[in-house]
Amino acid sequence: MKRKEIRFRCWVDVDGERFFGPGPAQLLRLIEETGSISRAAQAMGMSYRKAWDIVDNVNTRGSKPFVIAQKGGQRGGGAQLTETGKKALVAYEKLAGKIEKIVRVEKALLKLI
Amino acid sequence: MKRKEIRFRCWVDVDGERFFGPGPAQLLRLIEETGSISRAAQAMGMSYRKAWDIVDNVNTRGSKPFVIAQKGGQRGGGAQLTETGKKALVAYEKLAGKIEKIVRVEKALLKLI
DNA sequence: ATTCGTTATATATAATCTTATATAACGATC
DNA sequence: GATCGTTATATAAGATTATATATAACGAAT
Repeated sequence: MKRKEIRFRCWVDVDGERFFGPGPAQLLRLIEETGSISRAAQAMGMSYRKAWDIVDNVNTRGSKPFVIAQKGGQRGGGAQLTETGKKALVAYEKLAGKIEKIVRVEKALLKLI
Repeated sequence: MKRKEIRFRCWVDVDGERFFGPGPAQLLRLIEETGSISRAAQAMGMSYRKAWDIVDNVNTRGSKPFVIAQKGGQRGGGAQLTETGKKALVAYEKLAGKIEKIVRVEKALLKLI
């Protein structure tokens, strides 16, 4: 028997270009947990370069930054979420949860496959 | 003022790999309208190769084919949807419509961006 | 048998995205 | 001022995905 599964993804476009989605959400969650962009990137198997790009994106293309990063200091620096970043993360996860509920109960489509 | 928009995508995985999503759905819709894979591909600016791959996928990896294609004949051949294909297309569009409703009323996330 | 437009298939090229690698800047602590 | 680990940035390499191109097979109609 084949394993059939409905999946979804939701994200926010700003001026027609990707701004925030599942990748950035997971990254932000890990930044909150680890206190650093590089550790967050490592934790999700993502290159630091890409992680930094994501952070730069959410910091510069929205109305308020989502992450504040410090460089230097004994421990090299670190990063944490702003209040806006925390709220956006929660709002995103809430929306994804709502869609998840819809998808879970869908049976008609899977029956045909 | 920046244009902010929530977007989404839903699809079906079979054995962990993409089986049916928005691309195949649009292609099937156009095959139904045009009666041909190549015309459908052209109509959505997709290469015939990719379109054929999609058709081959939904025909071989599900339990029943979605498209029947004929080659040869005076008009070269053509393609049309099977009953299963038609039903799957409708079911997919219905699901997408439900998610669309959820996304439309979401305001909390956009306010933060 | 010739013509026709499509399906079916293989190969090569182009474009895009991701990681890999390297290096400079930073600033608190010692 | 030397050390430390991180941020910040540029460039190269690799992987992935798409299109482009070409060609054979097909079968009804003439």
